[in-house]
Amino acid sequence: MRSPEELTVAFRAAGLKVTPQRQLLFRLLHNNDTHPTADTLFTEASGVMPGISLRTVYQTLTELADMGEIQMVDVGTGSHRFDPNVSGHHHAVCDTCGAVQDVYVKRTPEPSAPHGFAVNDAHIVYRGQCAECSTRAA
Amino acid sequence: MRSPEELTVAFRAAGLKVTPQRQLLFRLLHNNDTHPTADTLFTEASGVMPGISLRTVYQTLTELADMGEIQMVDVGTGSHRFDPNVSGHHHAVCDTCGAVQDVYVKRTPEPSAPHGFAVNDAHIVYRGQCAECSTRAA
DNA sequence: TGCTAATTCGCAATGTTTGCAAACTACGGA
DNA sequence: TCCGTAGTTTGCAAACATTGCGAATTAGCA
Repeated sequence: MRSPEELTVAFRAAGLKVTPQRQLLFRLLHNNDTHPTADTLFTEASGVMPGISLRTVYQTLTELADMGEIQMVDVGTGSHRFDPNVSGHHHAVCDTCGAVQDVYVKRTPEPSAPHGFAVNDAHIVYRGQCAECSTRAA
Repeated sequence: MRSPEELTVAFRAAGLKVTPQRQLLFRLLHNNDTHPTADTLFTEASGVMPGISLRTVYQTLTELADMGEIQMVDVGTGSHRFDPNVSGHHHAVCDTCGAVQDVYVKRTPEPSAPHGFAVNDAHIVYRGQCAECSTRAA
């Protein structure tokens, strides 16, 4: 996603207002590779801006996703993860600690079936143990 | 998953009882490649056995999954899909009609990052339009 | 500075899934 | 065949993530 400054311009250009709540979320998401949930962002935001509403967090995340600035990812952990990295990539989920990390693959395989299915997007979810949890368990 | 007859033996061997509700679900799942949700199975089961509880459907599905007879799949459509095909395969989800189909790929790509992540499982979800919806839209 | 459309916020509602307790039943043994 | 009991079923309430709605508030332009 673009920088908070660029998003400010983009929001205004789209007829959307730039509120303190939105600016805070822009900052919390910028260069964030932790794949936070809405609730995680809400908790972080609350630390800085007590009284911010979870509803506002969801609202802003939906807008950012609609604008293509962030990606809403479902890795099967119950709640959505939000990813400011919108380049084509995949994810690895640690079954022990729940952490989600970006994964790049050389080439996404073509599905050999079903015939006639027009693929728009392919997303791979790897499950296992992250480096830290592998080491700790050994 | 195994046949209803084999599951009957397996359940008894595991100290579990074979009830009419369970037998019905065994039959509804056998050779079922529609990737039903719990609610879909509940509706189908209710047509045959009025009064069956959604709770029982969930319970039995959980048991079958624990025994490795079915797979619980999350393709990001809100509710879990249940798949009696437990061989290594992937899924294609139609963004128009929501149908889920099995997909086989020649080789699942190795993740090039993150380093140290121990992969147990890789699941690819393809999104797009199924053959039927592609044709109808054209 | 004022207007007005956009936003925030709290709460209720949605949908999926699970916890719990009481009533019921499959099935191995007498 | 009948019984006892452990395992099941069921309905309901609760947990969890997310969305809808309406009243109060506010950003940003004229």
